[in-house]
This record gives sequence, C-alpha cells and structure tokens, in this order.
Amino acid sequence: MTGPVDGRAEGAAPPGAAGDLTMEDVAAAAGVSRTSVSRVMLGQKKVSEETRRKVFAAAERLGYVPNVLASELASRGTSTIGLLLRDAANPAYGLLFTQLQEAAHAADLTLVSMTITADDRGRRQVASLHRLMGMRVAGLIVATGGVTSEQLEPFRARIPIMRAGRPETTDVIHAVSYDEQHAGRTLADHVAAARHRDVAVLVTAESESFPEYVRATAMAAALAGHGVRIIPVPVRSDPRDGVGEVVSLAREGRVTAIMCPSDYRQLEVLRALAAAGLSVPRDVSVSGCDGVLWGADLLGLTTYRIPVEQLAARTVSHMARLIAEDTPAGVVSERLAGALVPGRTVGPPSNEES
Amino acid sequence: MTGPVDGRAEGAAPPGAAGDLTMEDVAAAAGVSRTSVSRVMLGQKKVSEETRRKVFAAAERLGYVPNVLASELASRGTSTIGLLLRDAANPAYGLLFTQLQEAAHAADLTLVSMTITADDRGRRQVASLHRLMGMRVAGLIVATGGVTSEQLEPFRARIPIMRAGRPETTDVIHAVSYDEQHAGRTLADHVAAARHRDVAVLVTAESESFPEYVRATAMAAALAGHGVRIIPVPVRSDPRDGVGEVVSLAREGRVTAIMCPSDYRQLEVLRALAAAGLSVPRDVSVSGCDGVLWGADLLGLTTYRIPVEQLAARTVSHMARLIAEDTPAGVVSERLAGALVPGRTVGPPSNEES
DNA sequence: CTGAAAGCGCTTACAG
DNA sequence: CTGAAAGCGCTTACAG
Repeated sequence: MTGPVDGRAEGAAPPGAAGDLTMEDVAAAAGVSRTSVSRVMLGQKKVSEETRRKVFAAAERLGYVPNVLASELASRGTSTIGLLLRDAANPAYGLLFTQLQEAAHAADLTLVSMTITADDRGRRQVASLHRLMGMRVAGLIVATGGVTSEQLEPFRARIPIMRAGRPETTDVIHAVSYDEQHAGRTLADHVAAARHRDVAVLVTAESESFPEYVRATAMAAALAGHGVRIIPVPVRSDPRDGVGEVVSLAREGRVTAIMCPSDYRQLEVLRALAAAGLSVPRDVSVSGCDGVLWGADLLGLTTYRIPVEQLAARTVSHMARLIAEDTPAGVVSERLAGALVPGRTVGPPSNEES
Repeated sequence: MTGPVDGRAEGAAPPGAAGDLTMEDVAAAAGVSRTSVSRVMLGQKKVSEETRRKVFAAAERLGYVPNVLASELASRGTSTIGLLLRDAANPAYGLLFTQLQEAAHAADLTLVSMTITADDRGRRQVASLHRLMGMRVAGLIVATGGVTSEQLEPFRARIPIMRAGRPETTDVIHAVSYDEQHAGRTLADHVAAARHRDVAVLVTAESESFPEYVRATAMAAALAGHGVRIIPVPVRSDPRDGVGEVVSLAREGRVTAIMCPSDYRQLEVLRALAAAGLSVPRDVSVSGCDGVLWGADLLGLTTYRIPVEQLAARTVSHMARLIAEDTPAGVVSERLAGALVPGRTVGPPSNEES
C-alpha cells in the first residue's frame, strides 16, 4: 500500500483520476515487458518465479484487474456462456437460475445472464439476445419462451444454443426440458384415483405459456382416458384468470375437483375458495404443478415437483460438451420427469353433490 | 436470405465455418467503408438514407451482430452495469433480482449479473467481483454480504459502487438498504402487544447474516423495552439451527412466542411445531420476517414485508445518477422501511402456562 | 456525408 | 525464459 507508481493517492483516491490501469502500467511498475505481464496474468507456465512475483506484487499494489474486453478480443475466445432468463420472480425460474449458476461454476464456466420480463414480448427479448451474441459468448442457454426458434436460427451455426425448461418443437435446437406430459398425466391419474368424475381444468393458451398448455392438455387427455367428465376453462397469463369461474363451478357442485397447470394458479384458486367459504378438499379438491414453492408442504398442496436441479445439471453438462466438441454430433433432446407430491388439497369427492 | 457474400450457405450452415462476421464483411457486402457501417450501427445522424439502408440490408442478410467487446474497447465505455447477486433461490433475492432488472431496463441500463452461492465465501465472490470489474462495467451493484467493504475498496474510486439490501456500516460506500431495525422493532411491538411475556428469539450470528443479526437484535431490544423476558437462541446460517431448541422451550411452556429473523426460519419452526404436535398460535405464537413468500397469506404467516420493489428502484436511480455525474457528491445512504403483515401465527398467549 | 488511419488493451506467434 | 511487433474488431478525430 505504499508508493503508488502512478501518483494516485491511496485512501481517498481521486475519483475520475483512476484513468484506467493498463498492462503497460503494471509492466513498468514491475520492470518487465507487457508480454511477461500478460503471461503471468494468464497463468502460463514459461515464466520465471522472479518475474511472476514482481508482476503479482505490482498488480496487487496498483489494484490492477485485466481488461477482459481486450483480453477476449485478442484471444478471440470466452469461456463465458450467456443465459437468457425469464422473470426470476417466478420461483421455478429463480431456482433454475441458481441451479444453472451452480452447475456452471462446477463446470468452470462463467455465466452471464440477462433477464427478460414478461410484459415486453418480442423486441426486448431480441435486444438481449443480440447483446449476448455481441458479447461473443461461447454458448447460449435460453430459459424463456419469449424467444422463438426463428429468432435463434441465425445464430445456431455460430455457437451451441440450448433451450432449458421449455419443450422445443423444432427438433433442430438443443433442448432439455421437463416432461410436462408426464406431469399432467400423473396429476390427472391421482385425481381420477381419488374417484372424481367431474373435474374443471384450467387450460392456459398455447401462446401464453407453452409448458402450462402442454400440462393442461395432458391432464385433460388422461382424465378423459379415465372416463372423467371435464370442464375446460381457458385462461391467459394472469393467474387470476378463470378463478372466478372454477369457484362457481365448485359452488354449484358441477365439479368436485379443480386442476391447475401451475402452483401460482393453485394458490389463487385456494384464496378464492377460502373467500367463497368453500373448504378444501371437503367441498372441492385442488391440484397444481411445479412443486417449488417454499411453504408448499405446510400448505399441504397437491402438486408435481419438476426436476429443476437435474435439468440445470443436464443443461450445463451438455453445453460444456457442445462447446468442447469440434464437430457437433446430433441434436440434444431430453425430457426429464419429476414426481407427484400428494398433499391435503386432494381428497375423495363428498357425496353431497347433486 | 439469398447470396451470402461470404460463401456461407443458408439453412444448414457449416458449423465452425461461421468464422466471425466482421464489420469489414458488412462493409464489403454493402459497398461502403467500415466507418460508415460503424456509424449506421451506432445510430449516428450523419449518414445518408441510402447508406443506412444498404448497411442494414447487408447486416440483416449476413446476420451480423456487432462485437461489443471490440466496440466497448474502442469507445472505452459501457452503459452496462454489473450486479453481484446472492443465491437467487432465496425468494427475497430472486425478487430483488427481477426488480433490479426491471428498474435498470426502465432507466435504459443493461445489467449483467453474476451470482454467488453461499457455500463458498470469499474466493469465489472475489473472482466474480474481479471478472465484473474486468468487464469494465460502468457501475456495480452489490447485493450480497459475501463481499466485504475492504474488497470493494480498491474499486471505489474507479466506478460507482452501491450496496443494495445490506446495511452498510462503513459510510464510505453507497448503500440503500432495508430498515432492519424498524423491522425487528415493529415485529417485537406486535408480539408484545399480544401480551407475550416470555419470548424466544432466534439470533443469527453477525458473521452469517448481518441483516438477520440486526433484525434479531432489534427484536430483543424492543422486547426488553416492553419488559418482556427473552431467551435468545443463537443460530448459524442453516435454517434448521435452533429449531429443536425453541420447540422444546415452547413445549415446556417456558416461552409463549418464538420470533424468527426470517420467514424460512419461521417455516422450519412451524414444521417442527406441527411435528411435535403443538398448535399455532394456541400453544405458541410464531413470527418471521421478509414477507415475500408466495403462499404466505394462505399460511397466515405473521411477518414484515420488506420493500423490495422500492429498494430496487432507488438503487437503480441512484446508480444512474452516479454514473451520469462527473463529480461524485456525497455518499448515498438510504434505509427503507417496510410494514408489518399481521397473520394468524401470532395470538395471545394461552393461560395454561405454568 | 464519407473514408483512411490511428488507437483501444490485450494475446500470440516469432525471434532471441 | 523474455520481448518487439502484428493483430483482434471496433470507434473516432481528421481530412476531404
């Protein structure tokens, strides 16, 4: 902490004066060439112990941090991989985000992420996508449905791109996703096994949330297979959509169970049911999907736990391989199944129904 | 989509062959100079409509995306601001993350974030910090206690650095934080008002979570002010720490209320209480803190909602100002208060106690 | 309005 | 083991 070479004072350092420390500065301070500084910073072998020591000392003293922009530009390579994420406020995405970070770290890959908020479909997503591509990331993980396969198309040949969490339909882009079919089917089997014969299913529009759409559709199909009468209630993104309707159906005794394609929706239904004075599961059973909510067990939610951790690990390991590989083999396409989480919100139908 | 200038085929584009599209390529394709392409891409005024059109057409056709590394290196400037985040699996941090993204977007700032997982204090945090500094971000938002003020010190003079969400003690780094004192006090007042006279308080070690430590300490102080007898139970990071102990205290009738410095801990306590056959709030009252859990209302949690949205907005607006400012004015230091969320987990003490 | 040229801060063969 | 020099893909005065 003594004798700053460049005249910058320690302690209350002059604001803008910081200029920008350069390898040149470190080289001068250490009394070696720029090349040597570079070698040391890159941790290359062929450097004498003495040089290494001098360089580290100088760098430390000056508070030098290599400019990664210049570094990556010169070496035309990042090990950084980009992540396009959807609103992390959604617990499932927040968890996925964390898990991806951890997996990436374990694989010694750095993740740089940009989030996209739902309220702005299209333009903003693409801007973020371009920004990430502009950073010349080594690979891209797309964990949002907001970016279409067509928008990814132009970059497919440049770097490995993987969808994470969303069923990919094109079969030309790598994807590891949740087995939403299995989720829907499993939940439906559970409800049918509880002997419900009249069930309302919230069906999210395909364009609003593809995963929810697939789940709901699978639920309906499985229920039908069990000979259950279904009342589909189409909904959009808003988790309160259709809630009033299913509550009415329950109150009128037209259904004994309500199946939701996500836990947020399930929570909304539970709230509305409570407000309407209906008891769960006595008056009506309710199920959701996701299983990542914090107090879900205390609430006794009946749901399906999606394998977030596994998905993150698989995504990253595939990505690592794709980056390392010279010739891309086939297209990755994995579907990961989770498991039913039986709760207290599903029980047998009461017999008081009409 | 016709006649790729560089011989790259459309459709199933040759993998590695992508080389890297350069401004030069676009210039050639458009029949103008590199300078003109640059001007167009930067959206500068002094370019003829014709040139602009040709450049855009060529860029579009080739699928060109400017290399931001080179761009920022040459212009020595990013508008990108770095975010050092703590494990986003924690709902409070996940929400903060999203809100920061939104606020940044509204302020036309790009956020690039790196997450740090709790299991690796120190080294990894610093590595991420350095990486972000290496990217020469225009500013840095630190939303994790894992990085100390000393570690930030060397960079304080280079770019604006702001703590978000953590009470900063040094008074030399900008910070906008939650008013944890207010949180603790408010909750304690609520519990005392319910006439509890013997209360267990989970007190997180200062080194494990400073915010929780401050909350808990404030709770204890406020309770003491009300003449309440306190049994402090020291805990570490693990949310299950101390849970067994407070449950025993409750079972033995030595306390009629348990105050937790976070909602995760509250959930753990509720689980353990249920497992022990104790009823809440009949046998014992419980409170938490954070208020960001999804089904908190359904659970009837008694908690304190921290103003995440407001914190994100303030942080970003200060950051935007600091970046724009030539001469840094004073040190930002804001504390934001939230509000009590009364729930069903706190009630008057039963009179059956010893 | 347009271009040739220098420079941003690094890395990397290439010679010592 | 060490350095001088060219080059990474852009931007930006500077002259037209």
